[in-house]
Amino acid sequence: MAAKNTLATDALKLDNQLCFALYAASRAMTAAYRPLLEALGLTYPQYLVMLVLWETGGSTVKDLGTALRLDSGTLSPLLKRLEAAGLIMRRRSADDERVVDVAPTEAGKALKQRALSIPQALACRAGLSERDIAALRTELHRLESRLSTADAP
Amino acid sequence: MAAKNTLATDALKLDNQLCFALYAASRAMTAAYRPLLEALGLTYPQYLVMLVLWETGGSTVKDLGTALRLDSGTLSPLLKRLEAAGLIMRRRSADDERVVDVAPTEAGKALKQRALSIPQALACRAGLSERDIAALRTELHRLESRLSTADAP
DNA sequence: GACAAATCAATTGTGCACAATTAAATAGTG
DNA sequence: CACTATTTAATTGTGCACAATTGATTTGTC
Repeated sequence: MAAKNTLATDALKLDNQLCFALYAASRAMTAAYRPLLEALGLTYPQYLVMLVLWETGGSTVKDLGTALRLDSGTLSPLLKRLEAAGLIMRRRSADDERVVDVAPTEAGKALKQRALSIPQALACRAGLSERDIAALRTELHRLESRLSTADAP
Repeated sequence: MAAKNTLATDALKLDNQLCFALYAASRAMTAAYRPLLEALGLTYPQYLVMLVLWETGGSTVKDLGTALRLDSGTLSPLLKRLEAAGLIMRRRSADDERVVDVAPTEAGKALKQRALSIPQALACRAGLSERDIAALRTELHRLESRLSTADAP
């Protein structure tokens, strides 16, 4: 019984927690991006939005939310700031007035050229090979997927 | 040249980014904890603070910040909320008036018993063995460590 | 065509993160 | 001792995250 309590207590130690390793690594990653993105005038979540828009050429608030796992409560003010910065345009869809289309402006598209070198710079900083990165990325995607599956209530 | 541009463009795709996998997995983890912690009246960062206090029996704002990689700008209001909830006590150290000591109250200590089952519940939800968890945790600690090393300016 | 249900974005409110500044206390140095 | 530099928390301000609500539009069903 004493042994069992010890085991359970060990499981509560901060450095034994996967959740904290994930939380700390994620914040360290964002912090590593910060100086590079600051040069582009972007925050990290804004950068993620621009990644989607560079890839798709244009999207909607809903589809951005699906891609980034963010809701309109987060995206609406963020997109307003990107619009104010002249990087994107927003307007209600003609087809369906509920939908808001989001597209990069010319300035927004042009910014992609200045972002091209960032992934390599970060990979270098992380000290990981292309192979290591791919492996870790796959494992994290699997973990996220498992954690996100809604349990039957 | 076209090939090189394509490679660089591929590196900017959202789902090829380690940073996004990390960001999404971390938020999914926090979301998975939320209903369990809500039952204890804690947010996720508050839970992390309590983990440290359960482990150490008491700490300081500075040492909490070191352990959790958070500064006083984040910790001060968070600790005020934990104090208001009756889970911790804060007071200036007698030895050094700059330092604020933080210790769990009896209610705060008692809460540990209700938290003991959480790590196992999450491990199950993540669908990972003890072994897998330890491996991923180690890799994330290494990644965080590499990302956090300040470059010579 | 009427109307109930569903979809989508925006808003409101709370709680982190983090930069920058402030203020108090201590440590270090001549 | 005087005086500067450092250490420590707290405060202020910005920008996410996310729950809950609101309001407009569309879809589905009769």
